[in-house]
Amino acid sequence: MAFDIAPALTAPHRTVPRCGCCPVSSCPAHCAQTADAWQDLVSLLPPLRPGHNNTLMNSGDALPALYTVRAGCIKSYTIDSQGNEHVRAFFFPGDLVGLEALGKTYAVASAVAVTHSQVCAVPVAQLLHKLGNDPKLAAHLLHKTRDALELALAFSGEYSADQRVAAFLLFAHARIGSENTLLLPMTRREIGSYLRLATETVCRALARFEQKNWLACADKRITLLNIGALRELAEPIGV
Amino acid sequence: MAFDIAPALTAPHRTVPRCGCCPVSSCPAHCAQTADAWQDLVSLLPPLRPGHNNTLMNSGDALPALYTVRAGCIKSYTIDSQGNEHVRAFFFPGDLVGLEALGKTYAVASAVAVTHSQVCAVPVAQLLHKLGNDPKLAAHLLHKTRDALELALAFSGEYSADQRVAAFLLFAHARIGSENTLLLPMTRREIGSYLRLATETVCRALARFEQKNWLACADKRITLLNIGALRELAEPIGV
DNA sequence: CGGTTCCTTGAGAGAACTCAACGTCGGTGG
DNA sequence: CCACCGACGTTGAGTTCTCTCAAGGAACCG
Repeated sequence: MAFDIAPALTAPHRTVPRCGCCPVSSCPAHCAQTADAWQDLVSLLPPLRPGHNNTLMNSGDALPALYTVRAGCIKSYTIDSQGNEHVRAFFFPGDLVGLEALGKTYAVASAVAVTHSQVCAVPVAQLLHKLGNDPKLAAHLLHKTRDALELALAFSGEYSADQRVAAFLLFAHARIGSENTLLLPMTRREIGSYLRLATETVCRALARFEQKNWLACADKRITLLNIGALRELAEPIGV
Repeated sequence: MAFDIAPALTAPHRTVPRCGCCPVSSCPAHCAQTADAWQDLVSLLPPLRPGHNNTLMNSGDALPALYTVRAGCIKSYTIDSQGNEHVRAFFFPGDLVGLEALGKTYAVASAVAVTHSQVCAVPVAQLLHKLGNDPKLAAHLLHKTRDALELALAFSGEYSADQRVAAFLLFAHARIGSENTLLLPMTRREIGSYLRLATETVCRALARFEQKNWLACADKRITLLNIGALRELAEPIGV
């Protein structure tokens, strides 16, 4: 990701600029085919700080807008009756947050920033209205939803802890990694929740990989040393 | 499901009739809003027999058509490198098979009938083309995909075997059950594969429910005796 | 600095898995 | 008609993988 969020975070945000020339190449607003449609809909929000004080959407609330991620990382999650958080998805630049609730009355999950993030809001009512006139926009949304479905299905399989963690690393590397390093924005607990593993199990999987010299692990900075081995292990998941 | 598949199965199928008045209420062809669009696209296929000789789609192959289920039950699955089948989804009347590959070059999963089934084919190329002119069709497809995504996310959570099985029973009951009985079309092994549980674990969960008098289990015919208790157990999954 | 959260490692517990055996059912063919 | 076969369902016994509980160190922040 060549885009640097730092200037956006430090700059004052008195006005909310239009988001018509998004620097993130995978962002819909950047796409030549859909840029026109999005330009009228999308508005950049002030930088989003991590933590649950600043939720992007709330399970059960009405969902007035979808959100496109320009920079950073967003997670969506549900809270069960015992108060435990279940991470449902991570969203990286170019992803759309809230698709699983599009067209529903209420959001089915909550969402917050994992790290300092920058998102654009897309009003749902206007989006749904525009859908009718803009075939390319409809196709784009359909593809985004389909991709999310495919990812959810891939990770929902029956795999070992090591396979899950390997697949997650490869997935994150493909989205936000460079060459052979990967700076994980989320905590081990959040990874575990997403992969349905205890925090300690994630740690131990990483420790095993490190012992095999498949990677070097310095807190959240992961250096991938043997991507082939990880890929072979994670092959059944195929992310 | 009031629709009876028997006549369709026994009737000769020399011609491939149009599917303009689908008896399945959740089928787009049945829906007044989208019926016109579907009528031109959809064609009824000959009855589908269970078993892997008669696959509806094949992982890696081109996917020329989507399929709407009129009657019966379809499963989609992947085969890992060790030859193990992983069931990804069950499709009941009204469901669309192949959505997770729509717009992709190749199918990412295979699909076969679980029981004798009746499906309609929807040519992908024509569907995608028509999408541009028909906002309601686009919205309909988007909703179907969104529903599939929501279901996948719900079942992908971190839950106990009993919770999974309870949620699955309620899910199946909502789709193909009557009053308080449920005739499961699939085997315990297929349920286990879908829920990421061993066959024996599914059996034991059912045995535990039976012991608590929550249900009576006669092979594939399940009589639900305490839906409230099952629902309370499965609540976190919320299907 | 204290306090908090996160990461890591060890030890024990428990849930689900594997392996095995057996009964049932439906299809097939002698 | 019945013996045989394979697939399915069920139950028991032992194993294993992951979780829970616990503790200590590191990083971060007010």
